[in-house]
Amino acid sequence: MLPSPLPMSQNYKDTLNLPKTDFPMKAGLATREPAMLQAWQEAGLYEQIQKARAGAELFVLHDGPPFANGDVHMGTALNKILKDLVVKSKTMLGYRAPYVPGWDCHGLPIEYKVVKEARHLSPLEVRQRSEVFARKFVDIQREQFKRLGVFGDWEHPYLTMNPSYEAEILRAFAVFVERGLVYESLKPVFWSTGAQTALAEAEVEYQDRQDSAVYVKFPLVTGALKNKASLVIWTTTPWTLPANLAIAVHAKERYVAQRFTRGDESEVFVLAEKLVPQFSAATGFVVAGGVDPGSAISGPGSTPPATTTFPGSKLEGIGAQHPFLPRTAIVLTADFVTMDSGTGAVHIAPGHGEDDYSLGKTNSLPILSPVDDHGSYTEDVGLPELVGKYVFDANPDIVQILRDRGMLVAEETYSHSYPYCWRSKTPIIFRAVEQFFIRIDDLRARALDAVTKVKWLPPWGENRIAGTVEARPDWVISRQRSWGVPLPVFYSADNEAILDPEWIRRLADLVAKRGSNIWFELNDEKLAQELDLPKGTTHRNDTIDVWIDSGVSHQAVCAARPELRDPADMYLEATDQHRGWFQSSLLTSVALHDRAPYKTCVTHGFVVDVDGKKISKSSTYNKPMDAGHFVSRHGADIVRLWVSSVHYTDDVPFSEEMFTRLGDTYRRIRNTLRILLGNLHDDVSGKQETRKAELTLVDRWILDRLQGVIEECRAAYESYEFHKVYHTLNQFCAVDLSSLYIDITKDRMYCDAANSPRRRTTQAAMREIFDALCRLLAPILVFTAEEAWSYLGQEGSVHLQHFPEGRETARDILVRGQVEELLKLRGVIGVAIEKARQDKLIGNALEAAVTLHCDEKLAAAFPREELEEFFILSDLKLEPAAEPSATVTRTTYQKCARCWRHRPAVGRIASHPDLCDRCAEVVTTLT
RNA sequence: GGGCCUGUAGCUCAGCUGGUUAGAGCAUGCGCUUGAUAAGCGCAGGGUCAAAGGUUCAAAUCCUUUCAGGCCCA
Repeated sequence: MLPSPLPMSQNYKDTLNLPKTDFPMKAGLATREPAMLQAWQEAGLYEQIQKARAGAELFVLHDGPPFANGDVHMGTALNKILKDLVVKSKTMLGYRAPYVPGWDCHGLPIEYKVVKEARHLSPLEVRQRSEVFARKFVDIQREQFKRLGVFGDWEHPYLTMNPSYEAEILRAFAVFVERGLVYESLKPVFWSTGAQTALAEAEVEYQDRQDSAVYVKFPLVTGALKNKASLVIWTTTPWTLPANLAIAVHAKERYVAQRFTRGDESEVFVLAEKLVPQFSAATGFVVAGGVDPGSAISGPGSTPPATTTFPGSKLEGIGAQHPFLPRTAIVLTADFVTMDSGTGAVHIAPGHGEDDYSLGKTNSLPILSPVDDHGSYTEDVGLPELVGKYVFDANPDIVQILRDRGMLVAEETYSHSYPYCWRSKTPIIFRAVEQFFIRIDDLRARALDAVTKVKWLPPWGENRIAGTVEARPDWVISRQRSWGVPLPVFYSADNEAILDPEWIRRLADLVAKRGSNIWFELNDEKLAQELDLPKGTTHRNDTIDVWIDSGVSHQAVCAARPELRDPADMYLEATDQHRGWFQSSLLTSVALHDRAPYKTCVTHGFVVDVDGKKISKSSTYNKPMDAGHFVSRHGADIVRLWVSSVHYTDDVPFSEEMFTRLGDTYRRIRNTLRILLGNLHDDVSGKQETRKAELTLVDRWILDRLQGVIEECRAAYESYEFHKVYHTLNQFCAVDLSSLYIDITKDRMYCDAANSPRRRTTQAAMREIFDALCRLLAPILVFTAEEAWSYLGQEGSVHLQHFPEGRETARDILVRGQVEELLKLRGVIGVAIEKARQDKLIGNALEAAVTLHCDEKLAAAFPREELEEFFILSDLKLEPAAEPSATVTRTTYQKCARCWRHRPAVGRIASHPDLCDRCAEVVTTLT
């Protein structure tokens, strides 16, 4: 070989068609994305998209409003991005898919924060500050959602505190009233006697406290043990005994009727078997030995079984004499009775406890709560000497009364943590106050029926919501809070509650005009004037449960906005919303329209860490996880890629490692787009050369594969299985394109004459692939797809486009099968070459001479040149054989200085002795 | 404690109505390339399908129990 003045490779490098593109390898998402957002905003992209789909079939995904409180964390981001994937993919499938985001603005969490900052605010002041607070976080979250690449009508979101929205809540309420669904009843709530107000759980703090705990006798007055034994209860709140109406036992636990003695005393007590030792220790009463002969329990008329113990269920329905009031308590069974403390017989005062209340309710007991706002006994207490006494001061009196009447088994001092009002620092009581309810029994059957007409994704969602609807008690809709929509109940001059649909509608009209603050601003007289109500009509400051707020959004948003529709096509929320928004929306919609407000209901899981543990409980992620943190670190497209990659109906795993992996995947996809662009740099119009040239094997194969990919992705998008899109596209980029198609066609792309038909048809294929890839990726990699799209000189945004359609004519089952076979042989060759490499026989695979033993028919189906190209080899020989195998030696051909393949022609061409025939020809034409 | 759900390689996912040695991508290791180069290509290792019972000729796949985890109740 002759020495050359310049390095040869340098010479020929300039004659190659190397890939060329400005599309950067490095994404720089953190800086590029905001610029793109800016451009979209200026171009009014969301409006453009809506316009472009003006006549198309409508698809409404109705946004469940997040609470306007705090920053967007990964869970919120997951939800919002999933919604955006739905909206964007529906848009690209050809639907008009408007997205109106919303926020839930009322409610305790905001009110609580506001009140914590500044105490002693009037309700109106609380409301004003709460509104400021909510608006602030609406703005913060809005920016954070936009930053995630979520498209929507961000300038016109729905806020549950907007006067028009509040008016719709009231109008819906009027219908509930009209249909007889609303009623008033007593219900115990946390009550601060110091602040004379109901408290929410968040406003309760716990302090250690010592109380008198008492063991009290309730002589049995019916059943087999009538007048022979007493049921013994244990309580730490003796002051609630005047409100006692029942005793609860556990149906399945064993109880004993047992004679106990303490000194001279001897009595038969009934209590839980397991708690006898504890009882004896606390009271001094010890088992007298032997069971009282008449103690066995049974129903009337039957023979008592000769057992010493019996299940609690045997006690059910028996009457027990109240220790100091002329009243009989009934024995009931309840699951909440535990064997942790006491006697296994629980004193029940439906007016003074949550469990007591619900047990009383199911057994039709009255709700007795003889305590006023200040925590003093009212006349209903039944003990004249105690009327007006503060309940905590009355404890010793009650104990004394019990002792006087011989009903006190024992008294002890008991230390426990007890709820206190966070504001007045006074101990809290449970006290029944008037509340308003929605009668669920009137809705239940219809709601359950509506559930069956909805498509639930995943399917078990139906089971779950049906379960919660079946089990749920009546809906308490009144709240003794300030930050909410006023509960439109009026009171007559003689303090009678008035629920009048007409009045409520008048109020709604007024609220629509002037906001709901008027309820708090106007005094009774003025409000009555405004609404044209009878003189003397008054109103109070209760508000409506915020679940009603968001629960009527189908009415206040979907039905109200012209671009939307009620029922919506889809609701999509986390699984906790089966009990939350899915249910509240369902119930209000059934009340209003007798149908569900959604056609499809999709749920996703919660974000959990690597161990599948809740993030907040995890050791690795004990800090709150702002989405912003990951957006600024990795870019929104990576966060979106994360959302698309996981199976969201389960709990969604999240870890630092995943984001690193995702970054790798992202780079692979990005580089694939980049090399395609690089290979298309001289394919300016895509039309300048004939496309009639025969497509080669790999082209036909990759186009066939592309059709498959298109169909898989379309189907996956249609069924909301985004992780299938992710895996399909990832696989396509990494395997089919990068390691096969692009690698195989590298030689022709770089070394063929620029306008060789073979190269041009490859470019046509690549253009088609690139185009399809951008579109299919667009819903997920919103920014990257747009960026890539712009590099091909396409008109408009990729987000205005449709998904590619599968081309039937590009299908090629024959080639698909052939390539499958060839890929198996490729594997055989790969192993052989790897071995040759390890034996230092060759370095580069192009230095190999491969003899492939394989099926004759397959070999005969293709020209050898095409097989050499497919396997990316310089020198291939074929030998027939039943079992495929390959042997490798070093090729005897010389290396072409231009294409680096070792070819027989190298050295034989006089004008270009260092080139192969193909390269010589190309170089000749160039000069 | 109850209802609903989940548990396949280090990570994310495939494995249809039970049927040969459980798959993919990424990551890891070892090479090749330096004309996609803070890139690309090849090869290799890696799973007792959470655990234990059971049904069956045959189970990751069906049943039971246990364990771990999640949501909602209590």
